[in-house]
Amino acid sequence: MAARFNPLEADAHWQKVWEERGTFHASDSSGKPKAYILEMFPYPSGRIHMGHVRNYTMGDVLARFRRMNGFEVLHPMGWDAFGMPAENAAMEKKVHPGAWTRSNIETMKGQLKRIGFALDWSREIATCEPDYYGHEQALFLDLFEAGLVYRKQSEVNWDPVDMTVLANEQVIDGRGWRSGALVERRKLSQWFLKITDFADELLDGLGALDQWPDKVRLMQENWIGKSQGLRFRFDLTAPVPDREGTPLAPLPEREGLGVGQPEGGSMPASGSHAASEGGPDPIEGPEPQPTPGPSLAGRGISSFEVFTTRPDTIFGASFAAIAADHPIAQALADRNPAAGAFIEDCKRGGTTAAELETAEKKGFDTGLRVRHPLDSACELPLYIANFVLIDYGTGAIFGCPAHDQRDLDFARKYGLPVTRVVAPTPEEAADPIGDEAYTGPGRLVNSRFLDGLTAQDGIREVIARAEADGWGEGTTVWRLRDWGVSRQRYWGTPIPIIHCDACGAVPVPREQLPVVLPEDVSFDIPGNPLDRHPSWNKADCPSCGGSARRETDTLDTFVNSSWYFIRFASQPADAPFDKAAAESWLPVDQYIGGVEHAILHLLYARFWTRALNRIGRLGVEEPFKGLFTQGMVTHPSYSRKREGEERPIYFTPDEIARRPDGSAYLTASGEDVIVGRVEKMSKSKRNTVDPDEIIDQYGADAVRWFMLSDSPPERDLPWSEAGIEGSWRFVQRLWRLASEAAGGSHSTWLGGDGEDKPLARKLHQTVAAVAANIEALAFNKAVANVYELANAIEKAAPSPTRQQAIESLILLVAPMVPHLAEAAWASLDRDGLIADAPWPEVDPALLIEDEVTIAVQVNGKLRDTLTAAKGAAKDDLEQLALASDKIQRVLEGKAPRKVIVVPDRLVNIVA
RNA sequence: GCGGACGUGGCGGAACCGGUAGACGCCGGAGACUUAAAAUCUUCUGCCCUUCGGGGCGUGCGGGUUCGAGUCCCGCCGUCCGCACCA
Repeated sequence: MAARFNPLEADAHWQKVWEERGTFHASDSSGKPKAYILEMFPYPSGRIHMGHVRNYTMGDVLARFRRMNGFEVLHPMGWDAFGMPAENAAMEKKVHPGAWTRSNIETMKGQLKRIGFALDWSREIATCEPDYYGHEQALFLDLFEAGLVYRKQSEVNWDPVDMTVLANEQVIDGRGWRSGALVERRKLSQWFLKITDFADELLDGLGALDQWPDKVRLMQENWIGKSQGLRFRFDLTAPVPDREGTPLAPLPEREGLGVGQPEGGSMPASGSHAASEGGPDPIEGPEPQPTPGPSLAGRGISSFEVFTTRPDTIFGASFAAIAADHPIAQALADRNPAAGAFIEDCKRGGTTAAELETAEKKGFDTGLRVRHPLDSACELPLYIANFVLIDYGTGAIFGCPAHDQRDLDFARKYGLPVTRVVAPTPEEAADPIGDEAYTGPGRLVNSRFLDGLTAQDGIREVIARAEADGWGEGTTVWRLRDWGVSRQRYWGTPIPIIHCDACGAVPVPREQLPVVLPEDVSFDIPGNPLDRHPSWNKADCPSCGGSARRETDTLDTFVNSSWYFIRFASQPADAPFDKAAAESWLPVDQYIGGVEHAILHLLYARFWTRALNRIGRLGVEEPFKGLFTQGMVTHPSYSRKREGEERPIYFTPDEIARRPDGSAYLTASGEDVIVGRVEKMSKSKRNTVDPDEIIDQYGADAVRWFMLSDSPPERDLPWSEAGIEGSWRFVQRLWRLASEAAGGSHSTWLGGDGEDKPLARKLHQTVAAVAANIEALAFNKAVANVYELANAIEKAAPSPTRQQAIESLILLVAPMVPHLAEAAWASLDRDGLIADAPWPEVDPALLIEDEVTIAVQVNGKLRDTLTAAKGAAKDDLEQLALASDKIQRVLEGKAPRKVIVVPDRLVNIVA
């Protein structure tokens, strides 16, 4: 056995052995209990980074550990291969997005293989290939047929220079991130998935996900945002003339805003269904929403609806307010320039965090009045207000200044009355409201028939009365919006729809799937190349056979990642998945990835799974039984900022040398640089460390070990040269221990005789502790356990126990440093691969110590320790403690007033 | 603003259910081996005082509960994350 472990040889050798033997191929039919371990698949951006290494190492340890414990493990890998960076690369580097993506995949796959992950590469998926996205199109049509897909007008951020839609993150200070052009709001007809139909079950389902971090569950809960309350109608004292000759402004939400026409007070809202380009669109929104015809136009609006979670405070109302985009506001703008100007002003307001923080509450008094629903003699002024959101509830509110801070700020500014209607105690019923709205508990006051009720009872009472009298109803409002999946992009899954002037939007017939992206596209001109493709976008209407246009929007990349875990579990050629095969693996037992996906990806995947379940395609409700969100790999950044330079220049770690005092300078010039804070590795800060270079230098096992060491996996891991050096040293230490146990040095242990009981205890305790810690994903603790055992073995005298301990130690580290473990296993002349070896058994008898150290305290302060047999009687411990010289000295002859004995732990003498 | 997490040596962190705070690793000191260096091994390493027996202090700050608090309760301070005018 070589004196030093040589990872360059060993890594490649064992990786080849695993591959040749198909060691990590998951069998659907082995009969063993199944475990599905999954890490979030990477976007093929170019190269693997340390964050990937950390993420996949954690999953790998768990996967290998489960295998050793007798599970049939599915541990697959693939590529989230559609997305904008490929198009950006196409524009910048003049390469086809497909070529760029596929070449990145090749590179990254090679990198992953060098780290020795126990992956079943036979199930590899790339979402950009037709054999994946074709099935996605089929699933889209399934949802379409089930009525879970619809089309509606929606606002997007439009970059007029790049002629493309921008995500919110790509709009910086109102300008496109790439072009710098002022972004416009445009309405486009787009496809939506009815995730709001699942809002209730997505919320309820969170309760059963007890192996998810509370943080993520809470974030999803807030995102779904369920609010219960009262939706009710305000009647205007005089109707507002409607916008002339035109339908009311299209509404962003499928639920109308409850704007009433004069004769039909309860008529549904005006529609958002401006027919899509050219012809009738047979695909209705969830609620058919008739557009007011010419006959209705001009007759005016006589009422509107508001939503409140606090109907109990209704007698505290002192004004009503509507959003700037509300139909009434729009109608007023037509005839009142001041109103129009105010609305424009509202729209100009920034949307950044800082601006909202300081944004002043502003309103425009429309001069209109609404009748209080419970007191027709009471009239309230109607404002257009900048803090009312058109997207939430009904886009209109009633203002109760005494018990809502925003309303209070608003009322103070415009001199509106502030009436307390909730008081913590009866004595405080007449107390005036200061600068802070009262939102605490109490009973209702100044509220006529509600007086004396709690808020809860008041809410119930007002809703009951509204429903009985027909002016409102109890309702639930969600923050969650339907999922808009249309992207005006090339590099995505084509939406399998054909638009026909005569028949509307018609699904592509199943036998014509996949709708394959054309390869002959160019990115020389801005805009979506599918739109200007000479032939691809033309098709025959599947319904009438006439000439028609293919949908040129593609699906949001989050659709790709919403079902890839199902395709991993089962991948027939002719269907997205086989139901029974998929169900045999799902749900994923442990899913590991970054917390940045806590909301969107995980919510969409949950929705998609539930949608498939509802339509009978899959008998699984939740895709991920266990979820773990790991921390980032961080590193200090180094920068220099000279006088007059606008932004700092960053340097890579290898351009830098550190001084003992922690300061840093450029190796080349000696110039001082600023040591930045330890933060996420990123290209822009140039504080990345390339895994390949590290593996070249230290081998895969040292990198893996470092990824698991020290930092708890959910926290950030600071990369350090010293850390990887330490891991390298430990790998070599393990190798030396293994060498001692290997054939060549048998004499070392044969010289000893008898059993080393303390070492045996330590061994069995460690086996149990490492297993428990891996199980809990507490890898840093498992690593510490291993160190302790290694220390104990090194100190122990030669004995058969020591030999046994070394062999077990190799098994314990096999999931973490698999190459070294295989090499050591082979040198021990053991049959087969350690990857297939069982986890060492634990003798429960050896987990218990027979002697314990007892702390002896006087008045809670540690004064002595003593050794006693485990389970010693309380009286004996007390006698032993009092017999101690040290204790007697501290007591100075005083008699103890009281003695507390905790068996096997401590004795505390109260003097 | 709302919600959440966290705060322990020079550093990463450990500490079961309230019971010896600082496991394990890193950095650092001293020593061994070596012509020398690297590697390796031994050993020390929370802070302060010490007559080297030991003593005092110590888990962000201030209180409290308890025989006993890093852990529980109340009030502050700070850092980080998420959401953000959500009626």
